[in-house]
Amino acid sequence: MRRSEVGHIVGATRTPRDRWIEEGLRVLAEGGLDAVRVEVLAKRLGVTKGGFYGSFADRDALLEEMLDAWERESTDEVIDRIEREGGDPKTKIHRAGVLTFSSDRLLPIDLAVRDWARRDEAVAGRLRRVDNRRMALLRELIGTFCSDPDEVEARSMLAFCVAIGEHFLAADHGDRTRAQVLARAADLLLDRPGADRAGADRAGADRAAGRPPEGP
Amino acid sequence: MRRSEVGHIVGATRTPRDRWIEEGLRVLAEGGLDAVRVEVLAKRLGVTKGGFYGSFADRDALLEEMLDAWERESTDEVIDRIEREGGDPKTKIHRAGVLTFSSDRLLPIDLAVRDWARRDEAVAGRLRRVDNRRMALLRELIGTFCSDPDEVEARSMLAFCVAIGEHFLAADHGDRTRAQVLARAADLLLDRPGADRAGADRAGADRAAGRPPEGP
DNA sequence: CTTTTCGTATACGCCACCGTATAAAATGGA
DNA sequence: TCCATTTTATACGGTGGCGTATACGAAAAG
Repeated sequence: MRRSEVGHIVGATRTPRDRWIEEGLRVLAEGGLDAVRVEVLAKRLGVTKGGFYGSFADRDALLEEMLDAWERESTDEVIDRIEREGGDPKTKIHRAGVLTFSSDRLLPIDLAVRDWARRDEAVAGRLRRVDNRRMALLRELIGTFCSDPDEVEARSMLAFCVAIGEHFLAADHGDRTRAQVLARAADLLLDRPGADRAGADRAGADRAAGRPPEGP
Repeated sequence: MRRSEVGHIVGATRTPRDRWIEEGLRVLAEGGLDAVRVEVLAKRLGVTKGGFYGSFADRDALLEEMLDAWERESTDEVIDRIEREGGDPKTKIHRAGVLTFSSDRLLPIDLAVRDWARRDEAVAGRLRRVDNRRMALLRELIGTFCSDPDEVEARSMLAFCVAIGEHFLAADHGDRTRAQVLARAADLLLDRPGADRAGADRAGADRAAGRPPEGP
């Protein structure tokens, strides 16, 4: 049974570690932690589990590496890219939001990890690292137009909670679409200069609300 | 192996349906959907699964009744009690929040159901009913001090998202405690008269600008 | 063209869980 | 007290998942 990669070296017939991890994250996103079964992944990759235990000690080892990959991908890679591409704080924060929460790939993984973290201390620790980096970014933007540090923290928390909570919330909004409500909420959080008021950048809120520009 | 209930009729030695449902919800709260196993519940109840299938057709029937119980308990019972005990809108909303989201019993069930709903349409439907009733309550309060309906909706959404999202968020807040940040966030959402802004109808502009329905 | 190496297929024992069948209590009533 | 109903314990077959052992086969090395 032959299989060949398209890129790179020709003869590679293996199923490298990365494939297992990648497929593991895909299944985690679709079905949650308990759906990640060695034999399920094997079937989806078109092989049997025979080779799995050559690359991983056991299922837990895979889960660990899945978390490594997720953590790297949702912090370092996002942040590196944001820093590299530059721009003003508002642009950066917007790009971070898009890269993380408008991604069909990262978003469902993120949500699954959050549920996982509620029952696993180690996962909770990783999530805390990731969330802290994201919160730092939010504080940075919001601090540019809001001077009270306590209010910056509160607004950052609200923004983060809505970015996540939105996907766990099932309510309707009458005539309005969810996107409209979110846009208005973003206005409240990001464009209202609190006490000192000012012209406010409206487009920024639109972006932060998660328009789908789907970057390069 | 004898066992007797304290309340009600004396001789009852059974393990009534309610016990299975109750224990099922407890396990759901602790370990998520996949932890709800018939034999696990039996062991926790100190019996074997023998009697289970006299009360329920199968595991799915139990899950269904667990959802019934949860739905009833987190809407009707909460709302009845709130209406019965009266008070001004702000008091009501606060009591609703406490009854639902500060309860060691209901909160973890709620979170587990939310994750469940992401993978089961029927559960998502139930959750929508529940969330819509809760949102209605939020609109009612916020509408008492905020006149712009779009802003009422946005604030309600923010309040709800933070009530849920808070429990999925792992970030720290420096010197501050989570409770302090939440209190400040509640101020922003619920205690700020939203000073009837000159800016007028923002959402109208959004709609005119042609926001895509079904947002990100 | 061998030989080594490595991923893989296959088969195995083990355990957890489902749902069924049946027999042994225990209860409530006659 | 004794019977009928209800509830439970126990045993069973089936499925799916884990991790191991072993043999096959294709690539890369000699």
